[in-house]
Amino acid sequence: MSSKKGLKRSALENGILKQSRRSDSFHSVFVLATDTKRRQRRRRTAFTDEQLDRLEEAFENEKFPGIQIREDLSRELNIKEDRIQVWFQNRRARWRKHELKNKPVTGLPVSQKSFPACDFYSPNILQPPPAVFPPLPSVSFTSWEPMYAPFTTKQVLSLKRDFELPHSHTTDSQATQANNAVIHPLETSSASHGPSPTASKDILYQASSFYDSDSGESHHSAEDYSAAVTLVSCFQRET
Amino acid sequence: MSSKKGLKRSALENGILKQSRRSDSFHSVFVLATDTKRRQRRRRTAFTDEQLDRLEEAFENEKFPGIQIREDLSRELNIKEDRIQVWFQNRRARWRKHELKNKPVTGLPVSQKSFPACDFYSPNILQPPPAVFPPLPSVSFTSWEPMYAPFTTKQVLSLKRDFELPHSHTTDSQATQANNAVIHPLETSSASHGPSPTASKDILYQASSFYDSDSGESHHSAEDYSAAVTLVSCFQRET
DNA sequence: TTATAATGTAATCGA
DNA sequence: TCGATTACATTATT
Repeated sequence: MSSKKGLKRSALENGILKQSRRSDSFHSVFVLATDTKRRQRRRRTAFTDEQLDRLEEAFENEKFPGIQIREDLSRELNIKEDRIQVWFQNRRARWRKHELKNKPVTGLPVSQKSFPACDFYSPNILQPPPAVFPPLPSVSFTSWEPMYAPFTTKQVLSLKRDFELPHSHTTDSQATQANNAVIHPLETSSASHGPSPTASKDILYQASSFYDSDSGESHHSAEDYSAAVTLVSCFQRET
Repeated sequence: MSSKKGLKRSALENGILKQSRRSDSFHSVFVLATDTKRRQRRRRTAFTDEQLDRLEEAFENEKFPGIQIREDLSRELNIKEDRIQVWFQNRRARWRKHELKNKPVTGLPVSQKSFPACDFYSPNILQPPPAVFPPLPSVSFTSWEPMYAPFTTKQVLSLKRDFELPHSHTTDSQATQANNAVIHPLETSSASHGPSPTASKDILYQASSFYDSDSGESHHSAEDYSAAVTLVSCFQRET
């Protein structure tokens, strides 16, 4: 049983800040840019049980909440919106680092999977790579950017190059199959509030780091493949 | 009974915690490879005397070693790099907690102290503020950035403004004296590997929060002063 | 008990 | 936004 002092204090101060309008003695502690007080690093926020529960719940529903959701949470939990945003950033980092890589879906080869129209968030989209990689569908890269540009052209071209050069040993039928299976137009579901641009970057990260968790082996082509497939499957084809 | 969960989460093993929410999705996340067994804490590393000596030596030279230095140490001492990093984190914590607090030289006004050329790390550089604050030397801010920019121009200007506005009651002689005493050009010692940008940030943080530790009193101007002096003393003057 | 290695996570910066 | 890194609070080991 070691010291709870620090915790208690944080919790207390935090509670004061959030529930009552903060008392004078702690006022400047939490407000970064008051007139005279300059604190280079903000005091660590201690979320309450209830707040964390609610945040986790929100995180399950939406990994990348837009400003609307964040504002709602902010009001509901009486936490400043920027803290909400930071919380989600860190929560996603944790998600990527731990939880994602431990939820592998051993399943069908990519060519036989049906992809959701644009499931940015489901880990299920990550596939173990097939033995032979279907080539990437021929999507015009320039057509991606106008929608939203989660990657620079350079990044995308690099990805495409990495994929195309080493493993160009696929058959035409495979290619066709993959084309049909992988590519879906963006569906209407994302009409209301489509995933934010960076969401798909996150997916790429998922894909590319997915097979790193256990061994130091070289799955580079598998990585690239998964990344590319995932990426491509989330973008609308040029029409 | 407000914020126990944060503690509880830390206290309990990670594997158990997340089950409560959306079990089917997160369950496998933490159970992972060690199915029936909780994830254990890493075995406490016991550094040898030689290793500690070397680490301490490195710590004196560089409180915030970059990846390069850490890798070198890792090879040299045959310790994994992440352990090196953790060691430095804990070492810095100890440094802040103990050594920093006990060393400050209660004494001479800043204007009479001799500052090391660019001693980012010595706690001695932190001074109890004099009753009257010498003004900051007039350093051209633009000249700082090309060297390395631990702060944005905006930040620096903000700092300067914060300092200058409230306490502008110093004499010219003091100013001159302070100028001479505080400002030193960067010495050659940092030619090979200057402190990382974040290092100086940390110093500013130290300076600005140094007097917070014990009381909630308002040392705001002292903070700003120390921060400013420390900051300025670490940058080369425009020539 | 103390010192300190290890852990979790909010905060911060650069890109 | 991410990724890396930090400070900080805490836990747990020796």
